[in-house]
Amino acid sequence: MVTIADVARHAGVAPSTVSYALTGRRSISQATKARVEASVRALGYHPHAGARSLASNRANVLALVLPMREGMHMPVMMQFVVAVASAARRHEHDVLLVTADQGAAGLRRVAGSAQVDGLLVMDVEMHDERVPVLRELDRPSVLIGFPADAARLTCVDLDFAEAGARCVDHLADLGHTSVALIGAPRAVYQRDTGYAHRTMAGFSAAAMRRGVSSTTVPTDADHESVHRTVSGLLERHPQLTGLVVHNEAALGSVVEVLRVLGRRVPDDMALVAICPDDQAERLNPALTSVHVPAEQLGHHAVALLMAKLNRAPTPALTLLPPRLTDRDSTRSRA
Amino acid sequence: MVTIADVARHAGVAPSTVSYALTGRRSISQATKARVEASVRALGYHPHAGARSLASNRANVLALVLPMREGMHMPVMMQFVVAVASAARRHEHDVLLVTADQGAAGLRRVAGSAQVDGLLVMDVEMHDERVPVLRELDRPSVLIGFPADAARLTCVDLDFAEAGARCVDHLADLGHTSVALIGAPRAVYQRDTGYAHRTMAGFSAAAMRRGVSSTTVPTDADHESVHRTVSGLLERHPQLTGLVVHNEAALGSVVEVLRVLGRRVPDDMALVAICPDDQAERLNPALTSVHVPAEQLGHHAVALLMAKLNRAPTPALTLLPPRLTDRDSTRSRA
DNA sequence: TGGGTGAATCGAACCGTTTCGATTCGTCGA
DNA sequence: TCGACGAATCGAAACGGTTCGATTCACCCA
Repeated sequence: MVTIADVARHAGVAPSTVSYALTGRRSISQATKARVEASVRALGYHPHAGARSLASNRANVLALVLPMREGMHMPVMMQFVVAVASAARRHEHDVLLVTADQGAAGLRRVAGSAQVDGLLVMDVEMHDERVPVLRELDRPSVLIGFPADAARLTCVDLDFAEAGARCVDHLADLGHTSVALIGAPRAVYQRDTGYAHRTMAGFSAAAMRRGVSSTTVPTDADHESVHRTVSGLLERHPQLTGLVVHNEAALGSVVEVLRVLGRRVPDDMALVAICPDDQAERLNPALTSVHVPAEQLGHHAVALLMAKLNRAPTPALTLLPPRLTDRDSTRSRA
Repeated sequence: MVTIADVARHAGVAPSTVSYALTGRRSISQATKARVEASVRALGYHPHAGARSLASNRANVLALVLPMREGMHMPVMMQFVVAVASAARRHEHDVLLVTADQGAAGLRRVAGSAQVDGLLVMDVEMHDERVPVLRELDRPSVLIGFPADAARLTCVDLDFAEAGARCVDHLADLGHTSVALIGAPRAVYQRDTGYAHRTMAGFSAAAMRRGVSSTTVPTDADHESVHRTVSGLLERHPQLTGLVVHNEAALGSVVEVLRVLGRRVPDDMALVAICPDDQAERLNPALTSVHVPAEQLGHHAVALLMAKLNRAPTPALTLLPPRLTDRDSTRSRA
């Protein structure tokens, strides 16, 4: 292994000078710096990460705690993971995966062993056993999602309440007077996941405000469940003309079931989805949708964590504003 | 921070004894071991990962190089990633993410800085710039997929050629005499991705062997492309009665397009998919399919890498045998 | 009884970097 | 001309583990 001593010898300086030349923590003359950099390239030097973390008390690694519960939409997660990894690299950090099944002990382990400088936790539930642990850890963290008690924590998420409201507003503006929300699987609501509840709350409140009658119903993503959900919904609410779907995995089946049941989109039934833009565009017809900005969320979460690591002031709560794009699944009611 | 010296003092032994008690690299009396473990718990001791890696020359971390190219199916990737992370934990290792956009330099960086003990590389192409780098690295690696030249490398993948063949055999056994393969997006073939080519080759060879006429055609996953692909296929090959689909993202649209075009599945058109079982089961009708065992692949890849780390003999090439499950999208032709 | 043996434990060196005071040297102002 | 000053660099002490040779001690057998 090439060490900093080798580089120092090759460049004719002291090891500490090499360190300062590379980290920039003290001023080094241009000439020396250039010489050191040349030696680094000539020898193929890479600082030993362990030694560096031992001496500097910084690992340059962020932990990313994965969700593991059912009902999560994999493509959105994966987009988020990739966004986090590349954002971290832009800040000279790497990303260590922690699976959710390790629970709070996993957080203690990676933080306690100084393996990571900070933590990013996905899929936080309202009452999450990890939240108190994060609070007592000596390392900063950023949560994606909101627990019931967010005191002394930094959280970021899409403003799902506003997203639900925007869907209702869009439909109401088009003249609809009876709308329904098809949401996440029942299991997601039962385990008290914030985003699902918040969408529902925003949806219902907006309907109330606009004087539109509304219902909400959960659904599993398999075809049969979707069929049961949608046909049941249409039976109980024959006057229904607008549907909001907040369930990426069920989206395709919803469109298909409507067709099978003889409801044309958008003529007989308007449809608004809450899902990533590329998914909305891929379906037929292309769906009017509120974008779920997984990539932006990932970048933002990393930016917040880096700010905390640099002891910069950080907003406790960040809600990204939803963006609704009008496509072919909604149209003004003549 | 609690150090090994603190634990040693608390337990009334030397630091080295604590180390041996915890790592088990030398025999320690039951009594002492128990005392040390009690002190560890009492003080909440976690060994400093950097110090450990510096002293022992082992980081207990594996690199996982993510794919970033279009046409990859996110759910399968994510399943694989999670499987790798949890398998690694079972071997006392963590997983560090490396995004593919960092290219060969990323591999050099994480290996050269001793940040990881070994590397797992997903989505390897036939002619991949990373392959020669992996060969010259001083750390073991396992590839998911096969490059054109796999000499001195360890590779693991599903036996896609056999998977393609099994689909043909199943259809031929049911009496079909004209079949087609709807494959990955054209871009995937153009960048010379092994698995797509191998499925195609296995499919064509089996058709030849069984005396069945066959075609293969790529498709993008958006609804319009699928419509174009499928209707074009049916026009050019009116006698077609069996379809194999190796494109997870397009699967839903294929089923829907067939319905729109008035072909009932399985009565007018038999359908076999190559995709994860849960996806095949979720569609309507439930699809006969060859399972893509992302989870099993992840576990296997980690097992191979751990074997290499332990200097155990390791097979150069591992092809997991495909498993075809008969469901409702195929049926014997009366 | 004394030397040999093996299990259990100790002590110190070492891993490769960062960091903090100390040192050198050229420059400037009095 | 001398002292002060600041920029550039050096030297050595951490950082917290692991590992290897040495040591202790109880026990056994000749």
